[in-house]
Amino acid sequence: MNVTIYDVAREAGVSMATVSRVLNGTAVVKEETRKKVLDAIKKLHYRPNAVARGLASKRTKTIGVIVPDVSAPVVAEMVRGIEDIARMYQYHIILCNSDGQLEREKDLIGTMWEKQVDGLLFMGHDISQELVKTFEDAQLPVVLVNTVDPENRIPSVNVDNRQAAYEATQFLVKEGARRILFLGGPRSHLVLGEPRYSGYLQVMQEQMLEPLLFECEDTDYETGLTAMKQWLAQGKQLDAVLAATDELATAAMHACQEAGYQIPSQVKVISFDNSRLTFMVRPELTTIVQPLYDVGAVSMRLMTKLLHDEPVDSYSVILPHDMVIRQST
Amino acid sequence: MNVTIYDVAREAGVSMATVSRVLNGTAVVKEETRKKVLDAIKKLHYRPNAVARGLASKRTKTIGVIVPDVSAPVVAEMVRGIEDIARMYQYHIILCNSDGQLEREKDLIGTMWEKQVDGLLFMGHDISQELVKTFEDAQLPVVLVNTVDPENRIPSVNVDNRQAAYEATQFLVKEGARRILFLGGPRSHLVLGEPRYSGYLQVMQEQMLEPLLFECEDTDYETGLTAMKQWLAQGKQLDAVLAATDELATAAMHACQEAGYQIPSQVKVISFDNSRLTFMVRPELTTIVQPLYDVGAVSMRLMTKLLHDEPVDSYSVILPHDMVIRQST
DNA sequence: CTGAAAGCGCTTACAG
DNA sequence: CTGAAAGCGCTTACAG
Repeated sequence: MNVTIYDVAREAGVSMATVSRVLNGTAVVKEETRKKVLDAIKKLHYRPNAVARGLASKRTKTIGVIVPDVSAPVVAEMVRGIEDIARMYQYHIILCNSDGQLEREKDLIGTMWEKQVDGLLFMGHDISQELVKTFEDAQLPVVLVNTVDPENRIPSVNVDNRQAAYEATQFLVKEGARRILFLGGPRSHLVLGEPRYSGYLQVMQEQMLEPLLFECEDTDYETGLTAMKQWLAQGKQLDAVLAATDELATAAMHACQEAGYQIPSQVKVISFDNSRLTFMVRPELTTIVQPLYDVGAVSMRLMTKLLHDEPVDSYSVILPHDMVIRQST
Repeated sequence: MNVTIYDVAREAGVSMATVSRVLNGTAVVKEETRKKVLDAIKKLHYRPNAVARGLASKRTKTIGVIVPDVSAPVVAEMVRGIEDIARMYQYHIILCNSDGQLEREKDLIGTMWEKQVDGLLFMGHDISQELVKTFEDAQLPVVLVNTVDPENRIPSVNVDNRQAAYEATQFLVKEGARRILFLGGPRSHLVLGEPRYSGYLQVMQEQMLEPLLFECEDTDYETGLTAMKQWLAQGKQLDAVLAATDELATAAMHACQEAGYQIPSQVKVISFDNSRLTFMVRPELTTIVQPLYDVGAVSMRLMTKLLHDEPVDSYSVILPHDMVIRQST
């Protein structure tokens, strides 16, 4: 048998209620009683059972975190931000991977409910009506992490991807580039697809330049390499590439180099994310900085506000992005 | 109010015990009764409360996962392996970062106990006596993930780092290298420190070659770049570098290239980990493959065996490593 | 400031 | 094959 709050109460000569009070600070307890309880706790090496507490209080101090895939560095970085802030507020996180599949996402939301999490941090590619309905059914506070709800029905923390792409493209134009290729991820991806496309597109239209789009099915290096080679094989001329991720950008650089282009003198490259990759490739990548850790941290902070009924400035937080200029431009 | 097992029982005209039985399959239930219960569950949209279940059954179906830092790609990869297998066996994971600090690790083990996790997957750099004691106090099944307990007191899943380093060094010798530098992480690190050092050292001694060791305080690119430049500044000649991580190896390549060495013709480089970095740098890195995902997956599988009293072949699993030869050798 | 008691929503012997 | 009842270890009105 393990030591319970009952044992502590007996040892200290008080009631369980009193032990609970000193444990949780939920009511004033006479200093003397308090000390007796604390001594008993120490003596018995008592540790409260969080499951029992969760059942009784209906708060588990646990947050469900659903991500497409933790093994993606970009995701892992945000998860770290989430966990750091969670700990700060005495929460734990249950982490699940959805692979971005709707069925799995819905299933996970259900099991998160079963686990009685206090709230849900959700990362995904697309917030469909069906998903919103599932969130509602679960009756859980939800914060979208680096995930946009086009209709803003759900609190979220994001970066302005459209604006970032706009600025990056404008930078390329200022540097003299005219034939600028956008090497993008799946357009349906509401974070790194459409918004980045459209920011790029706007500059091209404003500048009366011909948009050159290549939509990759995925955002990894291998996909990018194939895509870029394919594009180059068409024999079109090129001044610059704006790539939707660091891996795509790296692939673009390599494909261009292989095709005989000098970077940055002949072709300039800008990427998104500012992952560690950007300074480990040659030339080092100029890149849009996404404050990924902060996106995770702010999401979790927003969650604590929702949970504790603290005032919230904005339910759709946009974190500032930045651009780091390195050797590829 | 939420719908509980009591509501289902009433709706189906049976007892709560019976509902529990069809829910958990813990006893044979007449098909007809079973159907009534299932219908009631569906009708009421009933979902069992896992917290109550956890309290009553003393099994939470939750595993605590303590890692130094999820945002390290190597770690994230293992966590993904863990979570996949956990899901397969209907477990969830609570993820925590320790930053490899003993105090935090001990603290986390305690809170994991409070959360009543069924078991603990632990990743760290060093398994001290104090930590072992904390594990014992928590009375939880523990599996070490990519973490060695020098005295083998705790079940673990690892790769034979010593052997891997031995083979890599031997490969370099066969390729004609004589002056081989080992660019290592902190020697105190029981996974990527000492074992890799010693495998390297053994070959050098067998071959009567002078060992050239450089111990970095960390294993990241920046540290490696500084270290390697410092080493090269001594003006010593070099045929090859064996680096303890992909980032260190990348740094070594860049420092050598900057110093005018051709890779691989003048200096060969081999790294550890086979992360995505290895094929995104030029030249692509020859590397020791660590089956990281599998290390995580097998650890979790071992945990389920411990939890369900399944027979276990070995409590210290060693997974096979491999070597991928690319352009850097 | 403190205690007695009900209750959180399940599981699990026990009995039949 | 099924039910009644105790119990898991806490919290929380309620009362004083």
